Amino acid sequence: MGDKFQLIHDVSPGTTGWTVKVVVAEKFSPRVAQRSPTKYQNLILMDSEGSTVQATLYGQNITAFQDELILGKTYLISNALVKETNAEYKAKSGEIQWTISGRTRIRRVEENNSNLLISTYSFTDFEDLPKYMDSNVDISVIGMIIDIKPRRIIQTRFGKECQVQDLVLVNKRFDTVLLTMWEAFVDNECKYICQNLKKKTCSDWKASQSLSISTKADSSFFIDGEFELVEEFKSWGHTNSEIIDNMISEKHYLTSTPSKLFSKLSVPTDEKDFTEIKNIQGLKTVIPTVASMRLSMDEDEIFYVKAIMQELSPDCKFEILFIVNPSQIAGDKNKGKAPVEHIGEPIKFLEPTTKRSLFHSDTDDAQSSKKKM
DNA sequence: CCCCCCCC
Repeated sequence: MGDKFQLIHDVSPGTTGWTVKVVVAEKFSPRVAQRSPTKYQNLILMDSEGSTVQATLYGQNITAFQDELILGKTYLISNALVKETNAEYKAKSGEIQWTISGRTRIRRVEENNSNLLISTYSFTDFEDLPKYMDSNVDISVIGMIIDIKPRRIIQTRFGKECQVQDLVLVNKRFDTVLLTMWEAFVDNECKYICQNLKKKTCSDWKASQSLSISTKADSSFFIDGEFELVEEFKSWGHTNSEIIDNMISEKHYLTSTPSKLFSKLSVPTDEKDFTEIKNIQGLKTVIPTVASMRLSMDEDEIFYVKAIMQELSPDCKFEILFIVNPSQIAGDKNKGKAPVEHIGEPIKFLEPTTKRSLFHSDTDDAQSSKKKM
């Protein structure tokens, strides 16, 4: 972002002739005010130094500007109404707020500032999540979505019905955490994520190398061939459809790096370390634990496995977490269904260490009956 | 001109 423009801090109430180059860092859904019929929408704008300001759109301007202020895109803005924030809300909204109206001049700049956006996030490790249980601290996490559960309706303690949908996130260290989307997030973000997972994975399959799976007489299970290790997933920090879309189009969504280490994989049958599972071809195999990688097979299936590096051996053990069938995902017949078919053991989640469970497993019922909701 | 909560 250049510097011939002003920065957010340079603009105060009464400042004239200013232009600030900003990225739309956050875009909240439009809402109706609690005590009036006023419709409003808040945005967070960020300048080249990472400073932010809250900008608000009211009434008709919300729809008028909806295509002009896109999350993650860069704009030159001038002539917004600049005001001091109501003392009551300063803590939340900052000292200064901008109101964007028909008089505001907005020009789109073709610049990619997603790295700037991302650099301003501070991500909490999955393993540190228990520290924030039952607190109202806002935290950010980063992970790759590896599974989307079917949406479901739950009843709250007060009898209210809510739709929720769980996503499984995996981080770089292959820890998983369950992220539950509530209500509007199911209709908006989840739906969008589903669509883009489809898009993304479909193009991946074409690029993927082939693998073959075979069983030997001694019933060792072999996965043989080239594959890619999901090593680096750069950032998207925001559960917002537009930014996710941006990231995907910039190939930040999932970067795979071929790994020489694992040009050939084998899964020895050592009963005590494994659980027996059946894959969708009916082949029985056994599965271990630890780090995860994504294996692409052929046009028909993608195996998601967990791998364990073994000391003193070039071979890796694998757990097949689930198998994705692209043709099912690509077709419309599975609309609304989870895109991933689980086989064998479900993914194991980190055990909660304190207070209420952020994590889920099939066996945490004792835990959840105690938690206060 | 708004205050973004909460909830299996």
